[in-house]
Amino acid sequence: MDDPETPASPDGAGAARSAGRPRSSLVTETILRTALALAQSDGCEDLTVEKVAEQAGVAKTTLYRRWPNVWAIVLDAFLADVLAVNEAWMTGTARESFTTALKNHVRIFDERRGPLLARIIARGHLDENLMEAVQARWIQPIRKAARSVVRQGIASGELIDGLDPDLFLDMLFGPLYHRLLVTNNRETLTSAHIDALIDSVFRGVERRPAPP
Amino acid sequence: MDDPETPASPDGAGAARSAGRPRSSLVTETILRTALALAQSDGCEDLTVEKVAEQAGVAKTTLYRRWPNVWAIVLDAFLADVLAVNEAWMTGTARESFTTALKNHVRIFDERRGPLLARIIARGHLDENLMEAVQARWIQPIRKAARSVVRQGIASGELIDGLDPDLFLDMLFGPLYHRLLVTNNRETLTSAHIDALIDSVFRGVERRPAPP
DNA sequence: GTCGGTACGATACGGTACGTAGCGTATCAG
DNA sequence: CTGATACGCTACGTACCGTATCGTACCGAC
Repeated sequence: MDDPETPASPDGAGAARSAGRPRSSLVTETILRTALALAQSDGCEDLTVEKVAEQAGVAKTTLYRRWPNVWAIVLDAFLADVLAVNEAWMTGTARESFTTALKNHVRIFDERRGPLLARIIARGHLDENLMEAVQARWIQPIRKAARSVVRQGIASGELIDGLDPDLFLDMLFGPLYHRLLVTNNRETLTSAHIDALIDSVFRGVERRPAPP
Repeated sequence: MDDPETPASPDGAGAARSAGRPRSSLVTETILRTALALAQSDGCEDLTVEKVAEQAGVAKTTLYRRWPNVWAIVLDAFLADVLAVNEAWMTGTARESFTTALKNHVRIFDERRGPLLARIIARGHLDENLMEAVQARWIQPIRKAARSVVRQGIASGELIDGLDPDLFLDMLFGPLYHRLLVTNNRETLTSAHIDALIDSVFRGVERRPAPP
């Protein structure tokens, strides 16, 4: 359980500086940069620890000291690259906030990052630990913030009472991930598409003025 | 392209009986049954051709004669098991049809088949050929039928004009696959959940009686 | 400066699954 | 019977896994 060798964080940063030679942050960054580049290039399905090590000019053992496998590396690299894209979307009404959030996701689902995120989630379904990390560091943080936006929208009267926040979020994000993961036509996602989606979804859950 | 060795169909059925010893349909069925059982049990992530061969009591080469890899086998086995579940759902109005279709999907996403479908789609994102097969034999056939239901609903006045069928289908199926693949909480899908989803979605796209 | 402790590079290892090939036997059509 | 194919069996080279070991490099403590 609490194995002292668990490579939870690639750098020793955060913990009290342990004795001995510290890990080189230069090496860490090189590995992350290389892993991201390889994961986004083609032939990425059979990405391997040894390829990353060779391409980064680093010993394979050095990778295993920091991460348990390649996809843990790729997840770190992906999140570092993408988290900034989805900042500060909770602005104004629920409708405005989710319009921003979904358009951020369209940018995240571009031809470089979209297929990579799809492969990361796909790998998650074959690797329990990776799935947990994806949930904890990508999916659930967004959902948690989004739920509070929904509750606020209900409280303010923008959204109807009795709306199930989780169902509502599925109706917003589901159609996006559906194209990324299921129908596999991510490239059809556009800003105009988001506007139409928001219109249709909100038409079903927005409070309507009481008939006179 | 037209490689005569392409193992498109496990049995020689359909083509004119080629000379030589015919493939044993008993062997084919045994392989499919074994593959489905192994793929639905745990430890299925590292399912392998050799395990299926051993468990089925069949030579590894026999599998490679019929399929290019394990997941092609699993897809065949899965579809044979599941296609019957989603028959005859196009009945009556669009609302009725999609209520049936989505509830069928809840049954398909049960604890046996749901995780397997998730893994098949996940593998598809790591294997182009598998993804094409999944699209051609599972996703797109349903979508094609569903689009015609939407168009009929628009024509009959049940659904508003200008509704984008693809967007609408994403709003219906997206939330389901979202729980299966993204939030990874397939077990929360229930019949009541579908009713609420249908209500919310249709509330946004159903034609409303013109105000007097 | 010395010394324990850790990181790093390099190399080697056993293990597993891949996909293919060769062989002998079994089963079909003509 | 002959030709053709399926099937089981065995063996092979390749790739990557994850681990271990060794010598060197860099750190803090004394």
